[in-house]
Amino acid sequence: MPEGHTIHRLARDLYRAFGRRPVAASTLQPRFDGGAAQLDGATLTRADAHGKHLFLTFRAQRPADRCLHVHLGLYGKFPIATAPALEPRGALRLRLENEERWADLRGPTACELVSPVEREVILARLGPDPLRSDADPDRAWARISRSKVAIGALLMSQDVLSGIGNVYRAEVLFRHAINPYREGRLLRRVDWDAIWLDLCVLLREGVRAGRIVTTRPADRPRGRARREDSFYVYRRAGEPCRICGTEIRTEVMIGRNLFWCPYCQPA
DNA sequence: GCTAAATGTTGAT
DNA sequence: TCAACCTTTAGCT
Repeated sequence: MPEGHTIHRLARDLYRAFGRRPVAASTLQPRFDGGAAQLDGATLTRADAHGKHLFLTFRAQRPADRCLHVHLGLYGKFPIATAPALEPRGALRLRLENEERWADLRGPTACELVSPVEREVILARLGPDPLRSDADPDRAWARISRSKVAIGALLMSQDVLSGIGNVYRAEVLFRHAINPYREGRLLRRVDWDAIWLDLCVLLREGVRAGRIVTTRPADRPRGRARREDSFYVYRRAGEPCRICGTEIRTEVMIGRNLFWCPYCQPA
């Protein structure tokens, strides 16, 4: 289940597994029959991620290059495995396969072939992505610094900045002692600069590790690393804050469960 | 075995 | 604000 780091890692891994040579494509879902047929036998020439959106560019024999747009949504998966492939089964949206590897896409919000123009329309909606070298954090600041919307909601808005989801939103606000309900326009520039820099570091570490870890080593219990020690506040409602011991609070903000420490992140 | 919730987005009300 | 999309898993019985 994906925030931006998952998609960037997926783009990298798909290109390593399938890039630069023909790939077999198939589906068990009639709605994607046409799409899979167009990709079958094509060569993957590019895989890139913008926020939570994945674009796979294929060079086909005819009539022109095809671009596959994938968004995993909340529970989409696209795991890559080593041959031999298992029998295709269930709600399989797309299988990519070559001699060595196979990957099954299941449960995505989006899986569609798009034209260059359609791709640009999608990209135009997205704010800067901390994982991209071409990202301009000033674009996000221009929106945030004028907004009466809570920073906890702004961080989740993919048109303000892209790639951040519910875990990174909660965790980065904790790391900077920012109350999630503070209006964007009341944020200080130095706070935004620090948040952006931190997101760049955290997301890059997420790509490397393949999972989200936001706690500093000194703030984790000693001993063997456990998944539940990876976060300061996410999904820790009612548990004691790792820094001050205050009970972590939770409330729904823009339809998602928000978590924060009322002492470390005062209003 | 069943239910609810989950790192997300869109479109209708 | 809510349902829908669609799959997996954690936490119950």
